[in-house]
Amino acid sequence: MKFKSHNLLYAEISQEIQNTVAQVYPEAKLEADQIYALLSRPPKADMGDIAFACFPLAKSLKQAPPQIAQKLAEAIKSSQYIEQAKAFGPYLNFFLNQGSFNQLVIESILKGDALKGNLVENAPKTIIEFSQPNTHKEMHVGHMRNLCLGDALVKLHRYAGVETLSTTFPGDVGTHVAKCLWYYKKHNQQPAPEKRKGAWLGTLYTKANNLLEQQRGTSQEEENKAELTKILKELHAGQGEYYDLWRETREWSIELMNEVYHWADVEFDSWYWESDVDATSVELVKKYLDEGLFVKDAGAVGIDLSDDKLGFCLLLKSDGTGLYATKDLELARRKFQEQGVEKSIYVVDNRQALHFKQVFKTLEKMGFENAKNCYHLQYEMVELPDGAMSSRKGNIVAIQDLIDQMINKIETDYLQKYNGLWTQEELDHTAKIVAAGAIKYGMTRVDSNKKIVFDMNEWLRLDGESGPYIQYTHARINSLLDKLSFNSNADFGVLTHKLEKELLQTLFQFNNTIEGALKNYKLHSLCSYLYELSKAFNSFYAECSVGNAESEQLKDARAQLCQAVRVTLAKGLNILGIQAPLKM
RNA sequence: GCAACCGUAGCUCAGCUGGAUAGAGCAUCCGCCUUCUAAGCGGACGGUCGGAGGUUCGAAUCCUCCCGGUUGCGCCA
Repeated sequence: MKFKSHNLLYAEISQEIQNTVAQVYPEAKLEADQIYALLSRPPKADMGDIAFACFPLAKSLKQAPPQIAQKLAEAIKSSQYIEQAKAFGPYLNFFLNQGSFNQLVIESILKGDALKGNLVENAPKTIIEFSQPNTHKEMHVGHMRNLCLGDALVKLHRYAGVETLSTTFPGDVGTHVAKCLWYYKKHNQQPAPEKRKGAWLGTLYTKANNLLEQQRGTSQEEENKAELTKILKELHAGQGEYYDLWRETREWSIELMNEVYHWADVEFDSWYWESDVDATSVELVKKYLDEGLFVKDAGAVGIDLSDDKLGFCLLLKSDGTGLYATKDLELARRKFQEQGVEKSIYVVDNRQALHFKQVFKTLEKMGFENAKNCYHLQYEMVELPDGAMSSRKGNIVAIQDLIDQMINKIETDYLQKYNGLWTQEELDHTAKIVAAGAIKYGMTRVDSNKKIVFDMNEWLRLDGESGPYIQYTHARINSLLDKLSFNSNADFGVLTHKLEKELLQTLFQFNNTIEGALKNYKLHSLCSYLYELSKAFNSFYAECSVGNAESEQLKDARAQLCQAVRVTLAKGLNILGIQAPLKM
C-alpha cells in the first residue's frame, strides 16, 4: 500500500532539505520522499520541532553525520515555516515559526482536511473478515478481542481512504452443533428460556461435552458416537428432526451474535456461513482431485505441501466430508469473485497460522492468482489466569457478563452523582458508551501478538490508561467550550506555553500515527497516541486556564486549540469504534 | 522433534523497518478542588531491556546459539 506524502509540512521541509543537500553536496543522491520518511520528532521540545537524521547521508558522503548536520544547518534557508535549523549532533533540527505552525495545525484540523483521511494512493479494494463465532456456543471475551480488532481495522482502512468491505464467517455446522443438538434432544429436561436463548444453548453445548466425556469408556460410548454421526448425516442431507431443530436453534445463536454486534455497534457488509460453502467446497476439491493436483491418501484427500515445509493439508475425510480448510478454499474464491476485491485480510487468532499458510499455498497451487493477496492477520488469545478459555469445558467469561459488570460499576462508582440531574436516558446512554469505550480500548491497547490474561477486577478499573480516560478528556473539553464564548479569528502565535506547544506537536502527529498503524496493522499505536494526546491536554488543562486566560487573544486561541483536540480525539476514538461522550 | 509467537520497573504494557538520556499506567509514598468535570494534575520511588556471542561509528531494536513460557503440526473447527 502506497501512502501519499500527506503531511504537507513534512513535504515542504523535505523539499528544502533536498534543495540544500543538492547545493551543499551535489554528489549526494537523496529523493524527497526518502527524506520525508526520515523526519521525526525530537525527544525534547527544546531540541526543535522536526528532526532529520543525517546517518543515511554519511555513507555516500563518507563524512561524519554531525559534520553533515552542521553544514546543512548553515545552508538551510528560513521560510514561512522554518525559523532556523540547528545541528544537534548527527541530527538536523528545525525550529518552526511558532505562529505559522500553530495556525497550520489548528486550522488544518478545524477548517482544512487534516481529519479527512485520504492518505493512500491506488489502494486495493479490500475485504476484511473478522468475528467467526460458532453457533450453539456462548460468545466470550475472547470473541470480543477479535471483534474490536477487526472492526477498528476496517474503520482504519476506511479513514485512510481504502475502499473496504467487512465480512464475517460464523460456524454453523460441525460436530459442536451435533453435540449440542444431541444433548438438547436426549438429555435436556428444561424448557428453553424466553430470552437469551443463544446463551442458554451454549450451556447445553458445555453439558453435552461433559456428559460425553463422562460416558467415555462405558457401554454408552458407541451409542453416543452412532447418534452423533446420525445427526451429522441428517444435517448434511437437509432433512429430518435434527435438521429442523438445527434451523430453529441456529436462529437463537444468530440472535445472540446480533445482540453483541448491535451492542458493539459493528456491522458487516456480508455474512458467509459455513453451511453455505460446505457442499460447494467439497465439489471444488473433487474437481482438483480429478485434475490430479490433490491426492488420495489413506482413504482421505488432500495436498502434499511438504516441499513448502507445510506438511499435508487434509481436504476430505475418508467419509467424503470436508474440513475447515476445504471451506476456506471455496470462501476465498467467493470473496474475490462476488465482492470484486483485490485484497483479502483474515483476522483470526494465531493458532490458525499453519492453517492459513496451507490454505493460501493450496490456493496458489490451484492457480488462484489472488492467493498472494490474502493475508492472515493473527492475534494472540484472551486467556483466564488458569489457562485458555474453552466453551467445551465451560470455563469462559461471557461477553454479557463483562458488559453487565462494567455498566454496573460505572453506574455505582461514577454516575451516581448525576442522579436527579440527568435524565435516565442520559445516564443509561453514558454508562453504555463508557463501558464500550473501556472494553474496546482494553481489547486494542496491547500489541495484538501479546496474549491478554483476563482478570475481571483489572478490567473494571477505569482510571489510568483506559478508554474512559480519553472519553473523559473529550467530555471535559466539550463542557469547557460549552460555557465559553470566544472569537474564532485568533492569532495562534500567542500559544507559546510549553504545554500548548506539546499539545500542538501531538496534534500534528495524528495522520503520521494513522499511517504507522495501518502499515504495520498495529492498532495499539493509535490507542497510545490518543492516550498521549489526552494526557497532553489534561496537563495543559490543569495549568492553563482558558476562560480566565491572561488576555482575550489568548482565550480565543486556546479555545480553538481545545476544539482541535476535541475533534481529533473524537475522530481517533471513532476509528476504534468508541463514541466520544459530550458529558460523563 | 519441527515451526511460530512472547520474555523490558513489584504487576500490566509502550518503545523494536538500528540512532538523541529506555518511557507510561497500576501499586507504594508525598502534594493539589472557594475559579473551565479530581474518571483529573504535579512529584518521589522503581530497570544487568531473559542469558551469551556476533554485525555496526552506534543494538532493547538486526543475526546466531542457549534458557524460560505459550501455541500449532492428517480425518475438530
